[in-house]
Amino acid sequence: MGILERKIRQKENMRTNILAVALQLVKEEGWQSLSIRKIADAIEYSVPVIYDHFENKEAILFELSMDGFRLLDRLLEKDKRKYDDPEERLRAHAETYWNFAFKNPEYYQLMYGLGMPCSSPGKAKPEFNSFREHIAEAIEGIVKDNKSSEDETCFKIYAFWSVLHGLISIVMMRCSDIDDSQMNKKVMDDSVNAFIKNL
Amino acid sequence: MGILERKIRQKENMRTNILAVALQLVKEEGWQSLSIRKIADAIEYSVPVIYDHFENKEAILFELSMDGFRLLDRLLEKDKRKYDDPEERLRAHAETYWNFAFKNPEYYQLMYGLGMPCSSPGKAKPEFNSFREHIAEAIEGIVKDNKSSEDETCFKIYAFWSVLHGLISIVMMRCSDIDDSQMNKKVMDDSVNAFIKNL
DNA sequence: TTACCTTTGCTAACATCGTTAGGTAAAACT
DNA sequence: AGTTTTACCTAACGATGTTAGCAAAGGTAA
Repeated sequence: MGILERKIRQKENMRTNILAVALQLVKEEGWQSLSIRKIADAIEYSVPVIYDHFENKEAILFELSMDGFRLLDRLLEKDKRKYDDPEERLRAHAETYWNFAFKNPEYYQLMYGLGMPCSSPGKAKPEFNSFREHIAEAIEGIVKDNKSSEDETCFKIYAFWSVLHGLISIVMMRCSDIDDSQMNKKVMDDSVNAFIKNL
Repeated sequence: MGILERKIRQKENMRTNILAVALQLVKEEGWQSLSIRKIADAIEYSVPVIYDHFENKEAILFELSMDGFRLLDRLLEKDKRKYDDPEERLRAHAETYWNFAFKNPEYYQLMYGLGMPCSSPGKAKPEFNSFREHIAEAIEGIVKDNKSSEDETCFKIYAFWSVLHGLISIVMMRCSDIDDSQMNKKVMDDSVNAFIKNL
């Protein structure tokens, strides 16, 4: 229906349009039911034009996940500018990560492969470790007075990330029987507190 | 008399055969490439007979995940019989959970939805919370002398589970840059130690 | 103008998927 | 015997990701 009308409304960057539409569809119906044909329908072009801009469906998901990493990274950078004290900054990072996950569950699931195509096990994502690097900086700042070995510090970084990611996963997949999101956040806060106290 | 029983047995055999073959295929080629037709091929029957035993593909995956939960549960029960001291038992549970995940990654991924079809988001699986209940028992045993509130205890249970699940996820998805599985396990041990010390 | 060539977008197909309708022939029952 | 029930199959439907091949449009050069 839209093919003729479309020619009047001009194109503008088709690539970003495809991504925007794909994200929209994912938000509406979940990434599981995202299909090339639906995207084509939504941008009012035929199917093959999508393959002029993306190698395949996985490339679209990949690009979307990169957008997610970039968005998260921007938020973490803001924390960094706001807080000088490493402990405060670490707390802020945790909060930011948590909020990001629940305000953008589609992104989070795509980024960390929580219930989707096996697109995520991507080694070639540099942004992948952005969060780890941010908390690493903060943790090293807290810990630098102690005489922690390099390994110990590295371990702590993963441990911290794990608590957050694990809790988010469990809550997101409704494994938790705690319905109250306030409560869930409190579990997170408690864990962060215990972690910091133990540094 | 025996005829009817034989028929039931045969039907049961077919069902378990389908599940066994499905699991085998999953181990060989991963979740993403499991298909009804491949299963039919492997059991040397035509496609529709599978639908005589399972409502749909998701039901097969669901049943497989239940097998996973049952297997894990058996291992945790063994821990329970072996260790009376709640702290020792909690450590054993953590080790068991960790080993289960890496010895049966297909099961773990299916059970906790780590990179697959969105089949997992808990559909009234009673076995789903088996692990939580086991560690709950141990943690309550450790904590019962303290004057911890019920909420606090509940939080700690989720926190403990989160560390484990989060770390397993991160390692399984290769987000971690630690290659050495010994090292990864040490992160887990450290986290468990820190957690128990803080109880 | 005419002849070419590149771009742009389409239709139509291929192979695979989950799923189901409908048929056949043997087995079981009466 | 005749009737029903079981066991199983072929063939299809609709949806998927992906690609081959064509047609028109626009620019360039003679």
